[in-house]
Amino acid sequence: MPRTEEQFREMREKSKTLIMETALELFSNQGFHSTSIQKIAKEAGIAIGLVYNYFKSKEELLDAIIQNGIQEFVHTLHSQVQSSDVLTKENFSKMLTVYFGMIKSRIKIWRLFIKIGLEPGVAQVSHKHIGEFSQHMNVISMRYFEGQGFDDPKAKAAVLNAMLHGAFLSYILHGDEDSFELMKREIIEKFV
Amino acid sequence: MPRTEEQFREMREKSKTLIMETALELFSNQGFHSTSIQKIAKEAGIAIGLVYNYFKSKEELLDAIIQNGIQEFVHTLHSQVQSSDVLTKENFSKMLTVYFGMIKSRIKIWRLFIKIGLEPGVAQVSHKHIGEFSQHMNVISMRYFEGQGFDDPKAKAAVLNAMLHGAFLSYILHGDEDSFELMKREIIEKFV
Amino acid sequence: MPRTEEQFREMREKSKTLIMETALELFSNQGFHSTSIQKIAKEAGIAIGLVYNYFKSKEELLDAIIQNGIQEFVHTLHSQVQSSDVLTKENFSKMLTVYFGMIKSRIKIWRLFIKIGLEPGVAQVSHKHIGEFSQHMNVISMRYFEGQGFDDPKAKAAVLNAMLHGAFLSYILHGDEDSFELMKREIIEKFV
Amino acid sequence: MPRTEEQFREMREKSKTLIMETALELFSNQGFHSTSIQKIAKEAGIAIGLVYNYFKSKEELLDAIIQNGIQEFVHTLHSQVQSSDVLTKENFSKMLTVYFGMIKSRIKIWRLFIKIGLEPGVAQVSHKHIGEFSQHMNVISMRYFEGQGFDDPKAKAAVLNAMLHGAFLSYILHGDEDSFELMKREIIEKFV
DNA sequence: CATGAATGAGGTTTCATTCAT
DNA sequence: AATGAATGAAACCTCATTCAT
Repeated sequence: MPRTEEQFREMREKSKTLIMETALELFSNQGFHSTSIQKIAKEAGIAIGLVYNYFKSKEELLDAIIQNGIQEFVHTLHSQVQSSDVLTKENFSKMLTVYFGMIKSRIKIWRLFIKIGLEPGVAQVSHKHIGEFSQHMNVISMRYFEGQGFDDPKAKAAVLNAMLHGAFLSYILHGDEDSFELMKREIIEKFV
Repeated sequence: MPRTEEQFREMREKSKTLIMETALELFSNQGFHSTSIQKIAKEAGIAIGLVYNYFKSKEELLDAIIQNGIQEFVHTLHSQVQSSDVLTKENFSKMLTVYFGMIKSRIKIWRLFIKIGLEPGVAQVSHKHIGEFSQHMNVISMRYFEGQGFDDPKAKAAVLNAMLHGAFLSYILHGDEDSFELMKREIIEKFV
Repeated sequence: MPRTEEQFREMREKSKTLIMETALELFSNQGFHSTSIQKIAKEAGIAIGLVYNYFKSKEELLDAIIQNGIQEFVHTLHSQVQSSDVLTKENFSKMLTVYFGMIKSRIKIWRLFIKIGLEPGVAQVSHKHIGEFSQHMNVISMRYFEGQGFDDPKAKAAVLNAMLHGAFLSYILHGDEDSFELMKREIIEKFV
Repeated sequence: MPRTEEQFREMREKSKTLIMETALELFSNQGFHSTSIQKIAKEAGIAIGLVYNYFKSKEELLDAIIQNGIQEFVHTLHSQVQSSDVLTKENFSKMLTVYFGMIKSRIKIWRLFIKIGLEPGVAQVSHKHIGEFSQHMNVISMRYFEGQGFDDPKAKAAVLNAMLHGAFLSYILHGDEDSFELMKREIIEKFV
């Protein structure tokens, strides 16, 4: 008797997740180009061919990981923050807190975001997704500053954006949690 | 009539510089792995072999570029700022201004710094140089904050570092000069 | 209530036929190497493993298709033409007509015959079958020419063979039914 | 001192020719798919990578071989036959003789023509070239039949085409030179 | 000093085949 | 009898590096 459809679905889900998690780990640490499919397969304890059962190419694997990361982030943000057209100070503060929390807890995917963001020629689909996502976050900030009556909301958003990038990049480069927390406080204090 | 030693030296210097500049351009735009020696040679209008006359390997070429960039930066800083054990406010302000100016005028090398900084496994020597340089800049800031009697100079230095990274990363990612200038003003105002 | 032996036999027959027909379609159109087992299974709407329940390997599947085609052809010829050691003019004419008719109605298997015939290194068993079959047809022609008192029957058989090949190949390459019919008339007129 | 441009040109020419000839030999005997680049390189006594110095892909190598074959054929035909808008009987007879001679002396490329002609999905560029060439030959025949006042020149051209294909295919499949010569005589007698 | 043809290890990808259910 | 996830050998292709001139 063959396995049931449900059993097959579970097997697929398990393998796909394993591949994506292993690949994220390696892409994030060693970079996309320095990570061979062979390395991924070995690390995951599977055969090379299995990767290609689930992803048409290495680039598509990367893209799936990036998309998944963005989706997870958006989902968490939505579930934690009361979404409204005009963000209140409390909501914005909450949002920034969640944002910092997500970076800390999912540092691997964020390091990957930055890496891909810096390499326009490679993985163009992923690159586009990250760009759109970054754009989206910027728009939210701007709307908040407008709603709160700040002067020159665009400039404020740009500065906020830069400070977030900075906090994040320092954290990634040096892994210094203290300065990360410092920046979080600085940012919330300054903009809320 | 054979060439003089001086003429040979000049030829060497010219070729070496041409290779390094072309490689920097390509490494910075397309990434280290996506840039083949063939591309560099073609772009520079020289033979592949010539690259190996001056650099033992692709990694060594990268390393030479990085070291050269750091040296140039240090040299400019030294020539523009009165070095002293206790930096004055004016000196520090000047230093930050020079720092921002150098990033803007030499964006390619800085993009490369960040890229390599994010990829610990690759180009280990370059990675080490960048780390040491970053460390060095941090020490200067800390000494300044100490000298000026700021409380918690280490934290201040961390925040400054993060803000510099942020200004810089935003500039690289979005090429937004306005927000770059904004951040410069923010930073100088805040720390001087 | 368990299935009867007869029911099982029918299921097997049905699956086997489905696989062979789907494979013939794809082998004939896209070539043996360009047709993967995955494609065949997908096209037939069955699981990959099922193919291997009936055929030990891809080559054996091809071989079964070829043998089946030859058998079908021989069987039709026998059932339509009065077999006798000395073929009459009428019988030979009938045979050629049937021959042309079979090519037209089963073009897929004939295209496959030609393709395999041209590739000695691959599918050696199939290749051998086709060779023997071709030989067999040649012997029949020769015997006919001998029986009819033609001079140099071997040469005549060779020319007939070439003309048949030509009519057939043109039909396959250009799908031109008109010239196919023309050649049929030419051949029958010339040799009967 | 580097080699002169002329020396380099010769080296390239030699290698390219060697690769194309070796590949033709193998493609023609074993088929395109059954011939790996590794086999070609080994047979030619060169490294795999060298093939890719001259041809972007395996398909492009095939295409170059096909185009080269067609060109050579057209060139020989032109150089041997007085070209004119209305072909005389003598010219046409000469053309057919040259045609048969070329097939015999360059059987490898012709076997390849037929193989590729039968496989529409693969090597589409080559396939197109062969189709156009075949078309071109057909047009020449038709014009001849028109010029000579034959009735139904299109049908005549189709039959001639089929007979040529047949002579050729038999020769390739069975290597029987005698029947090839027979067909040549038959065809010239019938159409001239 | 300078050239670029040649090398081959190592990467990505395909696909015939197996096997647990 | 039937399923399809998993395997891994072998294909195609890239590119850092060498070397004869």
